[in-house]
Amino acid sequence: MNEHALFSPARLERNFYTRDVLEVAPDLLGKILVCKTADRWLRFRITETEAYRGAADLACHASKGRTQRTEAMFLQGGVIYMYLIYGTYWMFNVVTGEKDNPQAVLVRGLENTYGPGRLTRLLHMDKNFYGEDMTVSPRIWAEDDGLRPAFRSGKRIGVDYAGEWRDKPWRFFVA
DNA sequence: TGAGTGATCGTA
DNA sequence: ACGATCACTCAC
Repeated sequence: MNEHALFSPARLERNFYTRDVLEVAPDLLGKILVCKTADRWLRFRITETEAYRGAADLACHASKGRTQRTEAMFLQGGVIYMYLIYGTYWMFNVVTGEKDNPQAVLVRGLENTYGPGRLTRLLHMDKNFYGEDMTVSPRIWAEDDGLRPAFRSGKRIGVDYAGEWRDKPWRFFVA
């Protein structure tokens, strides 16, 4: 058994994720998220993302320091950072950049499901996926089939508290 | 437009 | 121990 028998040849590899979050977030648009749930495999195109960029970005959880919750953000690109918000909704983030440079992409929308809390419910994703590495995981990864959708950008949602970082156009969505 | 929800983290 | 906070969603 060789490596290619285990992994899809189209799976995005490490060098896709270790770039700056402002490159990775728009590049994830149109990629196919493949996820195994209890009873079946799901495949959905990513249609909306948001970039959270390092300790300086006051909207980024890492700006409050390195804690147990944010630890995954400090790992190398490709790892999953999950967190619970409002006691109800799990947020799915893909870590980007090099180790110890805390950045992540919040996946906000899929082709058939809009909303970061709704899509994790659809995919049955919760803390169970915290720290999972999308470059090697047997149950979740992203694929590139060559599609490069046109997209637009705008302000991030729900970060009005973030001072000068509030208005950064770091939300990306398929036109 | 506002209530619900509970893990997390700073303060004590 | 306690209270404030929160990258949201749904019902009203």
